[in-house]
Amino acid sequence: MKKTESLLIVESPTKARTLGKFLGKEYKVVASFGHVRDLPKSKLGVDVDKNFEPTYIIPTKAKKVVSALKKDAKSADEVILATDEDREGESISWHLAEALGLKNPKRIVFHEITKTAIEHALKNPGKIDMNLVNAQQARRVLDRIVGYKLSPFLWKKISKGLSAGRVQSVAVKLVVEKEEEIKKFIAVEYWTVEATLRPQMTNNKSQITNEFVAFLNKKNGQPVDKLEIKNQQEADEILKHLENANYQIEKITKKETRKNPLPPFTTSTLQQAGSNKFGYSAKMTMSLAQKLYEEGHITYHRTDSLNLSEMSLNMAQDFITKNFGKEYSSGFKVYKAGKGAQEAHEAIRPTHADHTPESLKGELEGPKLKIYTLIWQRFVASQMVPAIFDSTAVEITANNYGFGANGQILKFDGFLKVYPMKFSENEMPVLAEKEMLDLVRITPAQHFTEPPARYNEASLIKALEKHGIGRPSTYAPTLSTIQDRNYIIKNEQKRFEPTEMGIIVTDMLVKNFPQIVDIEFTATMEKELDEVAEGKDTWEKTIKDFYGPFAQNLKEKYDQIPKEDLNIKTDKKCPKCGKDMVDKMGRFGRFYACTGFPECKHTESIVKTTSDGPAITLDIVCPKCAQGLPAGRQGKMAAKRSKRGKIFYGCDQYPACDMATWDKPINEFCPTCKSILVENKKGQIKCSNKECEYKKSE
DNA sequence: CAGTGAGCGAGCTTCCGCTTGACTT
Repeated sequence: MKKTESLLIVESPTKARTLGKFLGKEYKVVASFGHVRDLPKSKLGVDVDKNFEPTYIIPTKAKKVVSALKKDAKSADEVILATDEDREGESISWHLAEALGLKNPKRIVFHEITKTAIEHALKNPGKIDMNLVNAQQARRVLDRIVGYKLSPFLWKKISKGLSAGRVQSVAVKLVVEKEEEIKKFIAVEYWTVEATLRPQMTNNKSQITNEFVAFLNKKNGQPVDKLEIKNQQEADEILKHLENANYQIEKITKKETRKNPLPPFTTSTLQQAGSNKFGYSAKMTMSLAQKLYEEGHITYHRTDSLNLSEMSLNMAQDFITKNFGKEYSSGFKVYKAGKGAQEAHEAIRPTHADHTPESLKGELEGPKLKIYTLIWQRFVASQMVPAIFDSTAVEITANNYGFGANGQILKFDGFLKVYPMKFSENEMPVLAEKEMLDLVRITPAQHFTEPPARYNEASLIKALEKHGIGRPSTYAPTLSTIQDRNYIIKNEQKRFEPTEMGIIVTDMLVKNFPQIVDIEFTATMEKELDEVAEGKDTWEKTIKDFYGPFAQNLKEKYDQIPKEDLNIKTDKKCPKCGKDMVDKMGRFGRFYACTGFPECKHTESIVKTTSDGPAITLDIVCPKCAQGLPAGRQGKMAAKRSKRGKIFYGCDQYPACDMATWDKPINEFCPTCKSILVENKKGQIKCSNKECEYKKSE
């Protein structure tokens, strides 16, 4: 038999290395490093008058890869394209075929990297599916048109350098809308009544441990609404009827309740867990996962799939049975991703179940081990049985009122053995129906309804994914983009607030291009792309149907909408030349500028005392000013944001005074060197003077 | 650690999704 060499191309170099190990010498496996061709960056690259014909170029970054691939292809007898089995993967194969001038490339797909899966795929090669490629072209062209037509509109009508797009504009809109909800929110007062009870006639000394708490939940046989008791008077009125009432157990319901483990991670849920558990940004979590992937500890980390290979299911079952016992294994538990998932990969899981986090302690350091632990625990737990609780619900009557008490005891830990999860255990005393109870005390409690919480990285990604907006590879970059554009900022609690610019741009888009920023726009687009992928519609027609009305509307808005005036008049006078000062919008927020510009370049920073301003003044006199200036001219310390968005503390008289520190100053001074004390991120209070070692013990 | 803006009217800004290093902060 003739010895032939085949060139197999995949996207990721790590995957190429792994595959290389499975395949014989007659195969050379290489990576394309993602897409090798794209629309040009500097212009639209879509001829709207010529049936939306796209112009594809090889970006400078991809030139080296492409020429290397060309060389490899030339010396191989056949080229096999083995990119991911989804829209983008198919498109990458097509672009490879075009860029490398491949006449008759083989196209194969496989879902798991095992010898049998690969061998099976190699025996059953297919062709590039042009319907799928066309669906990708439609997606690409639509995104390009939206982004490259709307962004210039914003430059003209608001300010240069702005951007808009199908994904980022909706992400910003979510943050803006949340802020509106919070602004509109009015807290409502309500009260609850809780009774501490215990069984009568218990003579043993541990009577106190028989106490339990029940909450008022019924009145005249009707359930009590959460907001029904509006104030203290109403609560007191109820209390009057209850202080001397007879408390009797009406009903006891005992049952087993189960808590199921969560499915293994996808990109989105891993990013959410990284953010919620460790406060890592999506970017940080992804770079740690990238390293874990490259080092062979985990499967591919950009995925929307919950699939688990048979090999991994066996591996999990073996591990669980061996380490915890057969009763902990759930057998092969399969999870299904929500609709819209493209499922070209497996879920994110450890490559070896028996590589426990404990066993990798020497190899993986801090943050990487933390992320690995999350992935390992979640995967192993997903193949374990539910935790079982014995729960007891007790209904109590007292005059016309009803109370409820619940107890739950862990009966079998199940998956909780590896997956730490908060749950409360609350033991109820031994009780019987119709039993009379003693009232130990009855207390009313005041509450207020809470405003909706601002998004953090986790909840924003969750919201985007829920609506199918964005992909595993773009969640983290999208969050970076909309912060870089200064549309939203992270506050000190790491939650997103819209900036003035974010609000202005969102307003402009919502009023004039509602379709584009509609939360359902992507879902509608996906449906149409599916039609293209199934060959029921052409990609050109799909784009045309969108483009016609869009272009018409855009043209009208260019004429109708005036340029936004971002300047605000003030009655301040320039201290240098006496001319009027104006409040302007700059790249980093608002500032005061002299109208005499460019002759007079005087500016002043705007110091606001609320959190929505660029700076928050603390009631602390600047220690540097205090040393050299008379009391009237001393600045105060203010919280500010650096160019990179990090919060620091500086004198509000900057640039006249350049006092600045990363740690938050407090109004106390060092007993040894008299410098101001600061509180660092860990909550420790220490001296701001680097040469001074003073630390306040806490 | 801390800056921004105007207009000569040049040349540029901008999208989403697939992949990693090679750059400098």
